[in-house]
Amino acid sequence: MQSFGVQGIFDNEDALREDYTPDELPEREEELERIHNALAPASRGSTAHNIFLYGKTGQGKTVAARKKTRQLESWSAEEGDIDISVVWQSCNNITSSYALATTLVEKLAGDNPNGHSQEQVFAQLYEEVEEIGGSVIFVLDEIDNLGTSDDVLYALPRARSEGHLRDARVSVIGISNDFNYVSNLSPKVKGTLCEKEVEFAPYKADALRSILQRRVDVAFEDDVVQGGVVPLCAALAAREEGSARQAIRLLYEAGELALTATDEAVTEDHVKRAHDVLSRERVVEGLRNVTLHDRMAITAVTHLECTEETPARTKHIYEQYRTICDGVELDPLRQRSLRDHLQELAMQGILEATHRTSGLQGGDYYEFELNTDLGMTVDVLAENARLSEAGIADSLRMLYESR
DNA sequence: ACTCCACAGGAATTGAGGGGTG
DNA sequence: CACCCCTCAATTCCTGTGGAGT
Repeated sequence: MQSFGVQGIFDNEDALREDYTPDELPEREEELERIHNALAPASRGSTAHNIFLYGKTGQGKTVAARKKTRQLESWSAEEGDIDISVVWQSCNNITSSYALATTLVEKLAGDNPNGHSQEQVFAQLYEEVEEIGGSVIFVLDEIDNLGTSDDVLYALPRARSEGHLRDARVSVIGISNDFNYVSNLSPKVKGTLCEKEVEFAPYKADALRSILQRRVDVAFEDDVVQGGVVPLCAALAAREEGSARQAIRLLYEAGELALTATDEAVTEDHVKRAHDVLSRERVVEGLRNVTLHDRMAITAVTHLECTEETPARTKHIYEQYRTICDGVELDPLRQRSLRDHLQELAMQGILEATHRTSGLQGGDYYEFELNTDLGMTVDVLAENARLSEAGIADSLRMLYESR
């Protein structure tokens, strides 16, 4: 019988959770200072510079921005003379300027003006900003979700100079995971938003080690984490994305494995197993969060993979996709659309696309193959009711086993 | 040298679906 | 109710590419 409340590994595991904000960020001193300097004008009663923060996930961008804006806000609250407010908005699930504007209005005013023209929504946004007064700093996290719809990024920083605001001063901190995001912006937006840019380069293994070590000190009981664990977590994470988030998740998972096994220490072996668990989870998540047609496309590629016909050209995959759609009585998409889906899946890392030129027919073309573990993929696809009812899941498994 | 193939990917259009107004 | 604003996926149509076959 398992019981709750067993201890022995963790002291304070909150320090390993996603929402934990560390007090110190010594690996990002330089970046923090640049953010500090860019925000400084606000503390002198002027307008803070717009800042653009970019770098891959888990590089401390959000933490750095949060730390600096909080510091500024509390300074302003103590000082009393200078009025500074920070509006924090994650752009997760917000894919257009219009949607961002309505969300911001909803946040500030309480009701969502969706359905009104963009002009009216912007006007209402200006009103709300004027209402707050002083320096208003918008922090837009995951700003790359907006794509090329960047009207609001143009309008917001200019609101004052265009005469929409009298007293309030607006600045924008944009945070992006995507290096290429800026290059797709219109030049006028680029100029304003990227007044100051701060790049967060991927952490190196030694930086990850010291980050992890600090978490270990807080999160785990003394001496339960064996010597090789932190370096291994750091090395594994550095080899992939250099993401601190990933490294910490790895450490956490290793700790939980040790705990459930009622082992007394966290070992390198736990880390290796944690790594397997997490990469499996990534596949499962990746496959779950796709549309029906995406799943059929993946099924088609998986089928070809089982019969060792990959990497396969678009046409080949399309034929397979159509027979699968027939099997589950689903109207297949046109080839043009499926192509976009395949590209999208490759972007997500589920498929691997290879661009080639000069094939049998000349011109350029892509070849696709599965980028995930085949057996794992067959398993996850089999969970799909539609595919298993049509018997496709079974035949896939048979193909896989008889390779 | 020229056309052709089979693909990539851009542009415009459509239609469904989210919401609104007077 | 008719009509408007905005978004998104899918489709249709189109142009570009570059070796193979003639």
